[in-house]
Amino acid sequence: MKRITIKDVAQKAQVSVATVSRVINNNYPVSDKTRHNVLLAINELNFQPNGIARSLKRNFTSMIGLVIPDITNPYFMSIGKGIESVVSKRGYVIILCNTDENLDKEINSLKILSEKRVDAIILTTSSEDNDHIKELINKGIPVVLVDRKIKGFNTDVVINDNFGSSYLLTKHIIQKGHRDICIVNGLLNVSTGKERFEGFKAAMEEHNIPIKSEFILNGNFNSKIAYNEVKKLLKNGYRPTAIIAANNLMAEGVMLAILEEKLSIPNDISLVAFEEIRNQELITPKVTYINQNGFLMGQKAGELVLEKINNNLNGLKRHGREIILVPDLVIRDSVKTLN
Amino acid sequence: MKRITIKDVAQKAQVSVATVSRVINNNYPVSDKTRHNVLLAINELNFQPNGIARSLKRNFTSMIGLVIPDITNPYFMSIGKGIESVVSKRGYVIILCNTDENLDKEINSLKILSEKRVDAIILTTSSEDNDHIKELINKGIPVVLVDRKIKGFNTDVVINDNFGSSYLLTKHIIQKGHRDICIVNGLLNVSTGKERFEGFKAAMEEHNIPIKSEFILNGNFNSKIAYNEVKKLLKNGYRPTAIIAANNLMAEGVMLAILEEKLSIPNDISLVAFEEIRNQELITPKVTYINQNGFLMGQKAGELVLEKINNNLNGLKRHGREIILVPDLVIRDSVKTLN
DNA sequence: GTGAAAGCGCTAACAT
DNA sequence: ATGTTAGCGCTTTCAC
Repeated sequence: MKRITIKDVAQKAQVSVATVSRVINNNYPVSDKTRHNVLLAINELNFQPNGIARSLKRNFTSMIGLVIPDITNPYFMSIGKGIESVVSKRGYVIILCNTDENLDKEINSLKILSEKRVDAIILTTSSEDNDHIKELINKGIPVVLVDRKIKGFNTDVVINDNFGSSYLLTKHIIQKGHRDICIVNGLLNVSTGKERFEGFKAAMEEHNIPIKSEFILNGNFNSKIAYNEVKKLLKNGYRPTAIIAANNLMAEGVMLAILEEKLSIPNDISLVAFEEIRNQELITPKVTYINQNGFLMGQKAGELVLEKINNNLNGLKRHGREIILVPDLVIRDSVKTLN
Repeated sequence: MKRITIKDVAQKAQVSVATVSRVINNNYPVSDKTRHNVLLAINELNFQPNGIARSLKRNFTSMIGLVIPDITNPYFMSIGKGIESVVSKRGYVIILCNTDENLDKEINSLKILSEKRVDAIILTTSSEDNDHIKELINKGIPVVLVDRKIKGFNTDVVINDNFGSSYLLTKHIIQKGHRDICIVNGLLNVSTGKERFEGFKAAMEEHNIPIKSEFILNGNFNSKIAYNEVKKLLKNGYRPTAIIAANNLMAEGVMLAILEEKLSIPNDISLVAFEEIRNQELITPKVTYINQNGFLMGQKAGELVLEKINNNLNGLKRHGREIILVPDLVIRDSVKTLN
């Protein structure tokens, strides 16, 4: 089952391998006649150039590594789709790695991608640690962070304005008259989780509303955990007038907990969230949320990474760029106006 | 930004490149002393073997191509996760390609993967056509079809028993007294869509229930299309007592259409589906469905593909294997008992 | 136990 | 316009 090589084609077409290479790549003059013959041979033999050999010689692979916490999460995969939509047009292909929010897996994936000599890596990191990322950059691999950034660290990054939108979201419910507001936080060691919490605190502070410590819950971006936390809160008799969930999965868990306690949204408790909950259309009430456009974020990351690869080839070094997308607030039916 | 090579290591450790290779691969005797020196040099230089060069020499890449219709669909990505969970343990990495149910994109992806010399390809095809797949196999690339198979064509395949579970599902509602049953089909040119329709017809026939042509709808596995079709049906005054949706996305569309018409599920119309609708827990009523285990399917496909790669390396040719998973019927609250 | 060298399939500089 | 050849970074056979 030996695969056809450029040599076989050369032989069949009675030319040198160099000539075959020239017609494949169409980058040097070849007479029409020989070109024709070579093309004929290629077709007859059903020859396909060996990408591996090409990569070795050319020193690039046309592969981009994508490392994300959960390939089963539609939000992350919409980012992936956005990336693919732009890079595939330039012939790039994506190697996908799943980390399950696990730093060790992340480090391992990065190592493998580096060995595979991908031309660049797009990463949604699960840690605030940056040593493993610095190492990549030292090796000369372009890295773009997406969705989550790392503090005090200069790489290209595409993120949402998490602080701002959290501030906006919190302010929205404050203006509706809420003061007893509970927040279900995500992972506080990743930027999205942290900044959403910060935005919340800023808005509360601005309105001089004290934050009750029992109203600060930790949901780890996980539906089940959020469910349990809120369930416990309600069982203990606490009654916030509103709950903020720092992502869609947790919002789903929170919603379930509230409904199971026979409380009504928004009559008893209002609910707002980051990202749209799944199947929103079929769920009552529709939840007010911060609308994040994963596909767009992916596209931006794709463009950025292509640019970086290009700079890299030309030996250019650009300062890390930060693209901040501003998601909008979608007001639906899950917030009650108090007073 | 030149990367460290085996040569640099050899120089630093004062040995030949062959020796360095030997300690990297740990496959030939090396004295402890030299091994130590080499390891030291590797560490100091932060050397990472060039996977591309390795692949060229060894004639395998440790890459597996995965081609699916929609990387944003959690069902497909749970298959992907299942695959990853088994192949990553053996050092394989996945190149992911999205086809949008488009044959041209599928063909193009396959071509690129073949050029990249992936060790195998796992494919959920969007067509009944098989020429492009045969070509791959002729090139000697192991191919495993997943979720969807192709008729009259002998490759390894991992699928659900779509006919059987559709038959089961249909029978279930027939036994509940339904006779005016409407089916919203998926793509009829892919096996899942076709076989689900066949299973439906078989059950109906067995019970001597005539199928009304106006109750055969085409939803193309697409939520929006299913919504429109059912909406039209209801607007025209038709009233099936039950609707079968051939996948979860279409079930969601159907549900929305029914509810918008101010009809009740299951009081006015019963609804059953393939695959669980998203966020089932928060939706009333909970829909009776056929439970497909994507992760398991992925694992099976992963095991199969590893086996095939192995056979391929050893020049073995095995007959195509067909692994059929039997999904179960999950009974919830969306079917009314008639009479 | 170790080194020299051929060669994987291709590209590109150099020669003609 | 075309051919010859070195070499990308590695593995592995052969020799010592």
